[in-house]
Parts: sequence; C-alpha cells; structure tokens
Amino acid sequence: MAIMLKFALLGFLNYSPMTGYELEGWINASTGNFWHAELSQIYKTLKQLEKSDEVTSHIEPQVGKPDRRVYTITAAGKANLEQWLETPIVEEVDKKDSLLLKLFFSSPADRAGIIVQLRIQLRLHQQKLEHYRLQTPTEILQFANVHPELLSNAPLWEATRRHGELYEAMYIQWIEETLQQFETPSKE
Amino acid sequence: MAIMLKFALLGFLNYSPMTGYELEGWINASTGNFWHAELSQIYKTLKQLEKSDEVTSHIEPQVGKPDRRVYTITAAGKANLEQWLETPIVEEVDKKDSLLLKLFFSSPADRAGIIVQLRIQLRLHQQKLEHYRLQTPTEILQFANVHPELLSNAPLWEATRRHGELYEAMYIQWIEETLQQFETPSKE
DNA sequence: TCGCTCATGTAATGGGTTACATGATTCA
DNA sequence: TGAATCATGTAACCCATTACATGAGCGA
Repeated sequence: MAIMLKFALLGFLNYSPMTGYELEGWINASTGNFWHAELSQIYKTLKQLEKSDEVTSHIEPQVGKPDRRVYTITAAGKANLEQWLETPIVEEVDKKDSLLLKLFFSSPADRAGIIVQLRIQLRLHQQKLEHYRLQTPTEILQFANVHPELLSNAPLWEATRRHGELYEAMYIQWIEETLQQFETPSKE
Repeated sequence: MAIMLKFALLGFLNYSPMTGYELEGWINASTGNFWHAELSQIYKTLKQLEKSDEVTSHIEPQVGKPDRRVYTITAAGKANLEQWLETPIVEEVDKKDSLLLKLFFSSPADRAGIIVQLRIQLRLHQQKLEHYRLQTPTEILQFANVHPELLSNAPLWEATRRHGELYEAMYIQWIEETLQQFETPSKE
C-alpha cells in the first residue's frame, strides 16, 4: 500500500521543478481529493527522495522572502515513477471511513443523535459535490494553462474529477436514504 | 482523525468479552469494509487500552490450544465509547485512493496500460459488489444470531452494507465510463 | 504431509499528524 | 493592526505494516 506520497511528489516534479511549498499547493488543489499531505510530511519525503537520488535540490536566494529550495527530478526518479505507473494495482484499494464506523456502533436507541450526524455530513458532501461540479473544472484549465505541454493529460485529470463527482453524489444518495429510514418511525 | 481502531475494539468488546484473535475475526467480517486492522496492531492497541483502564484482561487456559487472553470493557471504556459515539464528525471524512493517483499521473500516451489497470479494478469491484449483495446480508444475520440482544442494531449494520453496495456500483459505473472514453479513439 | 485454524506476541521500519519555531511582505 | 501568504524546517508522537517467532490440532 505504502509510499504513495513519494510518487505524487515525483509526478509533479516530473512536470516541472518546484519547492516543497509549491508542491503542497498543487497537491491540495488537484490530487488532494484522493491523496493529500501535510507540509511537514512533504519536506520529510523530499529529503528521503534526495537521499535515494530520485531528486536533487538547489537553493534560489530571494529578497524579502525566504530562500527557495527547488527540487528537480533525476533520471532515476523518472525511471522509478514510470515503473510505478506501469505496475497495475491488483489488490483492492482500501477504504477507511470513520463515519461508517461510528454509525455501525451507534446506539439504535439514539435516533436523534444519528440524524444529527447524518445531516452534518449531508451538508459537507453537498458542498464537496458543488466544488467538483463548479470549481474543479476551472482548476483543471488553470493547471493546463501553467503547463500547456500537459494539455493531453487533461482527460486523465477530468476522469479523477468525475470520480469525485460520482462519489459525492453516491454519498448524498446514501445519506438521504439512511436519513429517511431513521426519520420515519419504524412500525414496530 | 486518529485513534479509530481503539473505538472499533471498544465497540465490539461492548457487545461481549473476547480475545484479540476473535476481535480480528469480527472486524474483518463486518467493519472490515470501512475499517480494517492487522492482528499485530490489534494486540498493540489492546495493550494500550488496558494501560488506560478502558479494558481489563484475564487468561483462560485451554488444552491443546494456546491459552486465550480475554478482554472485557470497563465502565471507563464504555463511557469513552459513548462519548465518542455522541460527538459528531464535523470535518470531511478523508479519502485516499491510489488508483486515482496512478491514473492522474499516467502518461496519456499509454492508453493500453490505462485500460489494463481499469479492467483489473473493474473485476475487483464487481466481486466486491456481489459480496455486498449476496454474502454480507447473511453475515449480518449470523452476527445477530450470535448476539440476539443486538437485533435492534441490524438496521445500522444494514446501512453500512448499503453504503458498500452503492459505493461499488458507483465505482463500476465510473470505470465503465472511463474505459469507454479511453477505448474509443479520440476524434482529434 | 501440507496447509489451515487457533492463539499469542515482538521488533523494525515506515508513514502521517500536530505542535513548535522563525520572520518578512502584503492587503484589508 | 491583524491575518494571510511565502518559505523553511524540527521534534514528538501516533498509527500501521511486514517480518519474525512459536506451536498444537485437524482435515484433505
């Protein structure tokens, strides 16, 4: 399962050299919906990647702002990235969802509490759905504007966006179904 | 986000006392679809829970088999579980999906490779969907048979099963859509 | 006889989050 | 004046995976 962030970083650095800080920006604006990371973890992972010669770095001094440490992918890094991309995932991608865990163990007597929890989630997922429908497409265009040589990647990005859209719509449907079940008093 | 396994263990121990080994069985048969764990992690977490007085344990000697260490939830453990159950999740439940990450960074030129990956996942998700539709309902009944006093929990378990079903159906739809897009040669 | 189930764990390593620490510029 | 952005990182801690270690009984 492990070592995913590594490949996210290599993937972006394969587009163009950048700093850890910038990587966080790209990650949280694009892959963030299915792979996110904290800055501290990004810096740590970049260090490892430098140790294993998959990236190199150099300092760019700046005035009025902190110096930038710019990372560049190496040939070895590119090779590892390619190889990872070509290797199919044969296991199931595992899912963790703490809401379901909580629901599973909830007291069936506490109907009101369950409904509150579901309503909160409903709103969150509705917002997310809207984001996928309205904001993300323009984000994708901006991304392609910054790196016009990557325009052919847009269908892949669009596929991941579409996944998010379907996921949120499914989640909303499930919450509405479940709410209905718990809101209408049972006949027993 | 953290410390979920703890509550999964407390949740099951709240049903009845059992060993770490048995807990793994229940987890991987029921909550496994949205919260799974390795045995070694379960043993470790049980130790922590004992140190914080949320569970107690005693040894039951056996003949021909290794002795069993049976864990029992304490009043403090129950209180913590209740409190966790009552606290709503206000952030978004975060998603990590390595398939999407791989797809995002795939080379759009490698259409064949992308199709292979998607087809493999398609089969996995179809199997999972079948499992949710056919096997899981009987598992839920068995569960309720072992602990008939928990029959009223069945609707909650059913809700988590239904989530799995919708999730897999959504995933399959997305793969089929995406496959179609990459299988039919683009018009450009 | 081979592998599975029952049953316990330890050790090493890796991955991830939260808190801490610093500090200038810019915009409201 | 206060918050956000840019920009770097360390330290402590927690969570999770993989490999290792042991060993009897049972069914194919």
